[in-house]
Amino acid sequence: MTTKPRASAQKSGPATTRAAPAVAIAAPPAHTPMRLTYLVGQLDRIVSRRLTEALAVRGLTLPQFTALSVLNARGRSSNAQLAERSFITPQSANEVVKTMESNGWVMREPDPTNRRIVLLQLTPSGKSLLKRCDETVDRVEHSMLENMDEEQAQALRTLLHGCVRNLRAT
Amino acid sequence: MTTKPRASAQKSGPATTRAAPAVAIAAPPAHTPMRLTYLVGQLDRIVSRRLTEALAVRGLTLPQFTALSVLNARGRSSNAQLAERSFITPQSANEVVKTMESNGWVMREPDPTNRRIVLLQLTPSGKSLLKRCDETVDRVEHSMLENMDEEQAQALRTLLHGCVRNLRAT
DNA sequence: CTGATGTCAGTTCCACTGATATCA
DNA sequence: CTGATATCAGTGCAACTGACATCA
Repeated sequence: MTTKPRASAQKSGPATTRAAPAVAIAAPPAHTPMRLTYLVGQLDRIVSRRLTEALAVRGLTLPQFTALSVLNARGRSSNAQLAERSFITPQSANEVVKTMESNGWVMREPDPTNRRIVLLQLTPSGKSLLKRCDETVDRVEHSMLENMDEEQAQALRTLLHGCVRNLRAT
Repeated sequence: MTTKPRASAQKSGPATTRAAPAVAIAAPPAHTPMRLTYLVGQLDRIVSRRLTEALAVRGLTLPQFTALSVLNARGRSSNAQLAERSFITPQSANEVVKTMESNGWVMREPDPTNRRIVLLQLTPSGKSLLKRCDETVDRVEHSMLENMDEEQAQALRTLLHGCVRNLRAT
């Protein structure tokens, strides 16, 4: 179940096998420039599929990997903080954390200053898992940036970050 | 139902209301540069939410809008083509098309050269709906590009397109 | 027969909303 | 009391896989 057929025929070869358009009718040159929102959506769809496949080999889901990354980058966090930083509801975050805890990847410990808050942090096991996954994800990211230089990658990072900030604010 | 609370408290104010970290503990400066794949995912999450909200007012879903856009840009297409261009399975595409047809937004007509193929195209009603939605989506896209010039927007478009091509090929 | 297409059916995943209890 | 937090519970949507019939 590591490889998913996706888009197009089930038992047939890869989607791109479609040699000819089958119907070579009046297809507008499609010079519509393509919306940015459309491109973002398409890219995310492909990236998500790739990451999901790659991470499945390591035994975790994409949301779990995201949570691990956030916890590693931001250090001990409450569930509410994790949720906010992952752009999901606290309920969804909690759901993800539950299974990660039972897998021994994260620890919960009560906040010393506020008994209502439970702080989450990676276990050594979680950290080493994340390390291995990072390498896997690096490969996907690297193939995404094929034939782009570091400057372009940085520009893309900056632009995306700018878009996120604009929409968060509004 | 036009505005969704999302991330953080349910009955409380906006998420950003969190004045202080509540727990001002050792939070690493988070100088981890942020993965591009992470940024893509986050941006898509926000964009999707915005578009879903905006389109709901017009009575359609984001997948439906995507299908309308693709059909408009590429002209008459088979369901298989629509699926491939939307990066979803033919089954998923068909599901979307079904409701769009019953709403009178798209027409099905048999391919004259191949009885097995059903060509899809927008109805006048579908076209005018798309037109109205495009304006709505333009506003979201515009706010996303706040304080970016046309050159930057074009650069982003090019970079995203490059990423998609790299991942499609691989 | 093979391969592509359309479509009915069931399933799964992931995020959502609702509601409740605890604590500062 | 208000507001933030955690978490149990149920819901919904949009993707998926499986299966099958039709046609070039």
